[in-house]
Amino acid sequence: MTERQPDSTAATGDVPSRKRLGKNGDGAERHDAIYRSISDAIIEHRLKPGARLREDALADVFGVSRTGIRKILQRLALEQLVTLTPRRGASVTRPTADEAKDVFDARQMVECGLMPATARHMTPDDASALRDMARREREALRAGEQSTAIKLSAAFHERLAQLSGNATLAEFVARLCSRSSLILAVYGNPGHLGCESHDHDELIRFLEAGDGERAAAFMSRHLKAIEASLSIVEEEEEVPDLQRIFSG
Amino acid sequence: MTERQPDSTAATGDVPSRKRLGKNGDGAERHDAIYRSISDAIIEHRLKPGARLREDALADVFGVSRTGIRKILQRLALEQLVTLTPRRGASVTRPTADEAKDVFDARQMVECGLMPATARHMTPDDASALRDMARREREALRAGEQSTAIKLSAAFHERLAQLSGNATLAEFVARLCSRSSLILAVYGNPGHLGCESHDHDELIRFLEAGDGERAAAFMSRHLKAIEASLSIVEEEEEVPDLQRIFSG
DNA sequence: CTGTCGCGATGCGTATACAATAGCCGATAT
DNA sequence: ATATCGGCTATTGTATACGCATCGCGACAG
Repeated sequence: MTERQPDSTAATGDVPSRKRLGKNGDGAERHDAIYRSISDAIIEHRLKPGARLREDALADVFGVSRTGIRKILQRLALEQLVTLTPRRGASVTRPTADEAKDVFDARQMVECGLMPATARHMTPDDASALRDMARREREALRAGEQSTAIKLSAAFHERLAQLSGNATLAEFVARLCSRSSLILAVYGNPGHLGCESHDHDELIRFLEAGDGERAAAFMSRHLKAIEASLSIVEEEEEVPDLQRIFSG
Repeated sequence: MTERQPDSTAATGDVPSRKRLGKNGDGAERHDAIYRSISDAIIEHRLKPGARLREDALADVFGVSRTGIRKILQRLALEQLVTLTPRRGASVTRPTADEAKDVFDARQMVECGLMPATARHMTPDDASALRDMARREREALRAGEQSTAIKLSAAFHERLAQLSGNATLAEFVARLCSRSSLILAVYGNPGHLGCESHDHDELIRFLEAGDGERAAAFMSRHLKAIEASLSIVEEEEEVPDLQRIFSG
């Protein structure tokens, strides 16, 4: 690992050139960039649930040592995007049906509860920025770029929570959105993306009008619709219970 | 670091003797125990906000290398119990007034919102266990053991959230309770502990009766009372704005 | 006497090396 | 032919070593 990879376009494309990364300089920023690369890859379903993430491979790809990778992997594990099994390494988390229910219940409570505050704090600039995001999401969806659409949809919900002014809850919502993306990857029907095309625009309209109550009600329906579109079948993960299966 | 500290009573008192920690054995459990030791020390105000946590010192005290300590410190940082500044090391987080408001607003939303589900799921056993916790908390408070009382109070709220059945939200509440403990350490008035003596018993009564609505209302008042008991004065942390002060 | 520069020490950030474990494949015995 | 046992390899977990930044103190110049 003493030689540098001359091409830094290996992984996700946004590795910061090779700005004299001799020893330090942008160490922290670099790690953050790697974190975001992996996180994005998971959220965009470029890394599918169950995919193994070997430390050596990641260290090699990003040109840092395993130490840094481990740190990032642990952070991802704490956010429940990856699962760390004691001697088996890291893999992209495969949410269970129970977790999926918990996550969507939590989103119901928090995102809806945040709507009034968001409606209060929203400025015309915020509204137009949100509209732009919704538009880009629609375009991505139309162009068949699922990855982009998924990320934009999550970003939209995150932004909404940020506008409420409560940083703690906004961060929590961000976490829930990431996990929702994972849930969609496992239980979602292909082709039937989570958020309906014009739901987000409708939501913006309520918020713009300062009607937090109606926005909350709409958000509730919106989330229920997403959850209802999932096909949660539980996959029969555990021991197949041969007794029961072959009892005939 | 090759010799063992013969006295293991140095730090928090529950370092697990020196059970032949030759190389591995209970590595993961050990780290978890260390994590809990530090976490508890912070929550119980044995480590006060602003206290510096040097890696070498912790590594020495617990008899592991800095590597393990770093991992634990990062986990604590992600939970916002300690603050990691790039080259200055770790210190116990000192919450700002804004953060305090966010945390209590979040608790209002989530803890109150969880009450109906908790009321639905509560069994007589749960109720008696909760009563026991409340009793022990009262006793600790009466005996002047602030540390114990603080921890028990946080544990009570955490347990309530767990009973709701939503693991995701329960974990979030646990995090919020930890941070609340930190907030009490900074902004709380000495002697006037957060939770009033009999509030928790009252809450149990509502929940036992299955009256989630009333429990939520009571929880709301309860949290408001705690927040109101704080003296948030903002401490003038940032640059003291010498211009303004000496403008006369 | 004061302000600035330089030196030394402390402590974090990163990489590398070593050790242990779990899964896998092949060999052998029944 | 198959099942079981043993060794091997691959991969993680932990510790240690090294480099660099920052902070505090002292000396020297003005």
